[in-house]
Amino acid sequence: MDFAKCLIEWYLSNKRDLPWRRTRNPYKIWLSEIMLQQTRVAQGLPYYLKFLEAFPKVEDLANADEDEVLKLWQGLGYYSRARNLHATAKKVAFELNGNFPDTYKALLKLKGVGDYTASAIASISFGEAQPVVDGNVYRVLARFFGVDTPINSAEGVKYFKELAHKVKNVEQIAVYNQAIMEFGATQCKPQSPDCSVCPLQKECVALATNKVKELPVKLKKTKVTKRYFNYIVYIDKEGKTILTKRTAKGIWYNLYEFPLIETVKPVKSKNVLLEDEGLREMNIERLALYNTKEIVHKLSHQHLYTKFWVVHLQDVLPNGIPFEKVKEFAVPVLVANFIEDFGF
DNA sequence: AACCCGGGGGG
DNA sequence: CCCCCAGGGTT
Repeated sequence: MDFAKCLIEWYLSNKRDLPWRRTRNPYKIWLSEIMLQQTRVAQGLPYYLKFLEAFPKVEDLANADEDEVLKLWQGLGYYSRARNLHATAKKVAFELNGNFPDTYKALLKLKGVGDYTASAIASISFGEAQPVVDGNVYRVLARFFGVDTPINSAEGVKYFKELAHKVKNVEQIAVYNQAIMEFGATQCKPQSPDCSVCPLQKECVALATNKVKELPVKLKKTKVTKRYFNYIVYIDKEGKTILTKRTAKGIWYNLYEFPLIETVKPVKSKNVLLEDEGLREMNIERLALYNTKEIVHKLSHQHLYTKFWVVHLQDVLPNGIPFEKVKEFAVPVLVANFIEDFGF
């Protein structure tokens, strides 16, 4: 049996029952594909269900405020996905009469839709013969065919896409695409796959040459930079606080947070903070460090050493936010954890 | 081509 | 501590 048919057969008896596998609706397929970018099924699944409940149709998503979309996305990370999701929903709903583009080429033009996602939607929803190439596919192809070209080099991207085209099953493209990804996720896993029960073991080059652990090959590692965050948690006479929207390029764009003072080195004394413009104008009753141990929030390429400073004010903030409203804002997990712990 | 963009889970 | 995850966008 050939590669593709073997995967399809394996899939039909080993697949997980996931909600987006019970539909071909392009809105639902699109939503699931965006959410699962660089995200495990277990993490994305509850968000998928939440979004479909809040926004059953693309028009519902299009008519929401971006703040609402980001709030629902809170905790899933890579927030540009949520912003692009909303922008694309508006395009589909208001410019395309609620109809998703139905070809790979047209899907590619949508914000947040790249080669993988366009292939997934085109094949699953519309039956177009486009093979998906995601992290799972790179691994399965690299191992089975013994390819050591780095998957994240320009050459590797091109080579694996062409290889994917050669080995795909055109007649059952939707099932085949999900089969190879599922196979990579649960059988041909990154670490310690059980090759003794693999249906492809007899023809797998990596297994025959003892290179399962070495493949796929991936270049470089991102270096981590350290940043020092000081969040100022104001509390005024009416028990109100301040949240600000992040408007600079970089992490957490368009999410909310407490007023932030970022420093090059850790702040040792509150005197440093008192020199800050924002604080100097305030009528401070007392200022205290909330977390005695620095909180280290780790992103893939940044470590954020964070201190929360609680500042009680003697007067009333002009645009203060009542405590009970704080939880309505989309905030990074780092800030959400504080809000939960502090007990707003 | 290199870098940026989150958060969580597993070894 | 490392790596990876149904990747895409920007420079």
